[in-house]
Amino acid sequence: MVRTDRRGRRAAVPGSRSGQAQWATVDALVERVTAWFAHAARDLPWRAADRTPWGVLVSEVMLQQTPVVRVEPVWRAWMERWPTPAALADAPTSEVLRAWGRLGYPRRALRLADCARAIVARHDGEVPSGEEALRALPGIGEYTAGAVRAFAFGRRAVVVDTNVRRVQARAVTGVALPAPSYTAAERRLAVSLVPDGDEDAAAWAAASMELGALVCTARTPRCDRCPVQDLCAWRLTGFPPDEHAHRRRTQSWDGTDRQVRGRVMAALRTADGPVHRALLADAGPESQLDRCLAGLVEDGLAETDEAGRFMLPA
DNA sequence: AATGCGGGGGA
DNA sequence: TCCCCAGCATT
Repeated sequence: MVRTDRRGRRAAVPGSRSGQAQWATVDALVERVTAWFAHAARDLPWRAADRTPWGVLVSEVMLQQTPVVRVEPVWRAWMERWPTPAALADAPTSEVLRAWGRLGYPRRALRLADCARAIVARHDGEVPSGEEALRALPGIGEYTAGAVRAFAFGRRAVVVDTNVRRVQARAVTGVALPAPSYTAAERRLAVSLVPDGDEDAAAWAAASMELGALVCTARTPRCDRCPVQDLCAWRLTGFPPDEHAHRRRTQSWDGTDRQVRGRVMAALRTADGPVHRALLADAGPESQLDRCLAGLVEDGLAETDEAGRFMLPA
């Protein structure tokens, strides 16, 4: 397996005592995790042999900050209803938001519909495979573009999600958890770990994510079942504790705008028609409710009729 | 670099 | 209860 950085030189791998790259170790890491994936991979519908690039893209957007178990049933229903970008492009926003259900962050659903329309308009209804074309689509950032390239097209891509960040933080850097926010150093390390060929790179992307999801988990890692336990820098140094534990602040939930917005959206999703503001009073205090309603309208998640009632956009 | 943005299930 | 989950867009 060959691996070079952009300048054709060996890139330094943090965590190695000498500061020099330890390519034998990196190659073993990549090869073993990839081999492990071959038998340990979950049987997920968007990985099926008959998968489509559109199905992969839809799954990736749904999986942005939402666990697999909650996405799976919604994805199945969604793909049955809107099997192509063209189908979703024609769907009413209200139906899109209802189908999205309680996955959370409903703005993702709006962007996914916008994405479908952009694919129809710019790419003749076919999901593009190019990095730049993918990144230009609504709701598609660096991670999702790479994931679609790797998983839908089998192309080389740097795919760094929360799982990959944690796996490389432990196995290579030797720390309990990555920093709260994604750093340039992490990205450089991730780039240096990606094998050169399309097939190897795509396999590494899937395998490293899966290892983080099933074995190298945030809460209770199952090191006894880890294929790289003997070369894990975190384990070899005695499992040092999380350095920035003190900075991880549990984001409050009770009483937040997010909670109120969520309640309003839940009410609008289940309502048959326009809803009077008075019927939304349960969602939160008056001034907060007004602010949230205005925000939802601003975001395109809600509309008002001539009587000032609220509803999902047509 | 920091924020805002949902919701739920397991530890 | 707390914590985390296949992030993105905006500032």
